[in-house]
Amino acid sequence: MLKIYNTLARAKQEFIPIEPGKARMYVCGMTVYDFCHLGHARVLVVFDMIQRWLKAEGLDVTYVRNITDIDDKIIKRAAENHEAIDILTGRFIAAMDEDAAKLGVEKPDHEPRATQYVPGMIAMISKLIENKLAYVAENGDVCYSVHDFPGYGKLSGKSLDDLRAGERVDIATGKRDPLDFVLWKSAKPGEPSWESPWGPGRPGWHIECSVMSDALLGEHFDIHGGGADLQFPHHENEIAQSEGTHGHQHVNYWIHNGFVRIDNEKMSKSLGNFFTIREVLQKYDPEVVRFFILRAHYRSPLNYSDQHLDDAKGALTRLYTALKNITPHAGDIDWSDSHAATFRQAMEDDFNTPEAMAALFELANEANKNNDPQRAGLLKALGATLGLLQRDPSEFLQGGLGEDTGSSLTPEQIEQQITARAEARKTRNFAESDRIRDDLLQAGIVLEDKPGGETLWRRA
RNA sequence: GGCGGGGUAGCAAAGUGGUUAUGCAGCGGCCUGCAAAGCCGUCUACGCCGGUUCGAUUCCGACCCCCGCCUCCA
Repeated sequence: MLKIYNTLARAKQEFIPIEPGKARMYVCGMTVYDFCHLGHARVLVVFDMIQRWLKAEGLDVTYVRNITDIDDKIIKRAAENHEAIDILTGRFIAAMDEDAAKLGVEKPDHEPRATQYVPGMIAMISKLIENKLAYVAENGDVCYSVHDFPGYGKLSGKSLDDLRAGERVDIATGKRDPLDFVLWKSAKPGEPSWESPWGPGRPGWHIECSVMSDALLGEHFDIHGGGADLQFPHHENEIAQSEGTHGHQHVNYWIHNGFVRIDNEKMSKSLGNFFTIREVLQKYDPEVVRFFILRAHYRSPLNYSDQHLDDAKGALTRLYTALKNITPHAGDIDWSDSHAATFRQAMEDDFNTPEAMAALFELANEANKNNDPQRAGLLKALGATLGLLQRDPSEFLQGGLGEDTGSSLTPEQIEQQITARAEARKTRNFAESDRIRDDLLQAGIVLEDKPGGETLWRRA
């Protein structure tokens, strides 16, 4: 039985699909005006893991991850760069795709872009006005009237009174209530705009998700995900829009992942304390980064540092070493195996990847102990459900430096040294053979002599 | 201020009302020419103070500290 922590209920709940055997999931993706950072990497990897596990549970999954390709920051950045908006967004969408692919993230079934759904947004806003939940403000913006939607605050656990108490300085914009949010923003001269019943303008941020999820998953679907910072106001507003339009439940399960932190602080654009995915991939193998993310529970904070990445690398090396030493037997997962059962139980308990991984290490231990290809095969097959351990072990072990391998020895040079060392060992010239081994170690190469006389190597 | 999450061994990270989490690091041993890898064994825990209980890191209460949301943010 799969249980999911539902933000809406503030509790773990059994997952019961709306349509038996199917799962429809929508995740808030990126606003594409810059490279993705590690926080984005976490969203990409976590929901990829969830999507994979839903499939492993036998569900027919439809996964939608949107792209926000119009908003204030994009307009600003394009102006700074003196480039067209679609050129800018096209560039960063391509970069995101590249980063995601390296992290082993499967393509979602749909990646809708906000600009492709403007007519639908206009239709929904019209409906909200008709339903007396939205109004045209004096400045021409269309705003959502928050206090007219009875359930406002149910996702984030906030009441309108609480929100008012903590209200920031009101920048008068013609809103009837400072808490009201913009559905349609009237265009200033020179800004990109679409024609609408309220004059030229562009959509507010929240409306796109209501409209695109409607179009691709229907008015009522199973799972909606995103970073914890989207809980309020973005997801709260999305509920107000969708339920205000349709008059019934929008989403059954809301899933929010925790933040990536640096020095115990949230990694974010505004704090400027972020690392882009590509920066990190200069130093670390992408699978190490994926492993690092999945090593913590998706709702826990995840502290980033080189030391933690080194640690993750060491752990992943252990698993790959087992797969290198014992050729894994290929086959389907035998869920009756005790380790597989433990793994599954962990995954079914709100996607508890750290506990599931513990089962992987126990499996590696037993495979090593008994030289057991069956166990090694199970290890690899379970790894696949997390998007891990599918490479040739030697490729991982010998390439584990990330992309920045410019200054290190080539495999040919290493093999040459190994041959020279083998000669020395043949004549029992251990001083010379140890010198070669020490030199290689200095260069970050670890040697491993096998019983038959063969010598293997890996990068430290 | 309002609401929410958390404090677990050297580091990271799960979990549990009583029995080894797990990984890295350390220590002892086996193996090895010596190493490496692997295997076996082993040391460092549950923020503080009370309460409930035969027994609490785990439940309850107070306290201290950290983090997040309340504004764009994954």
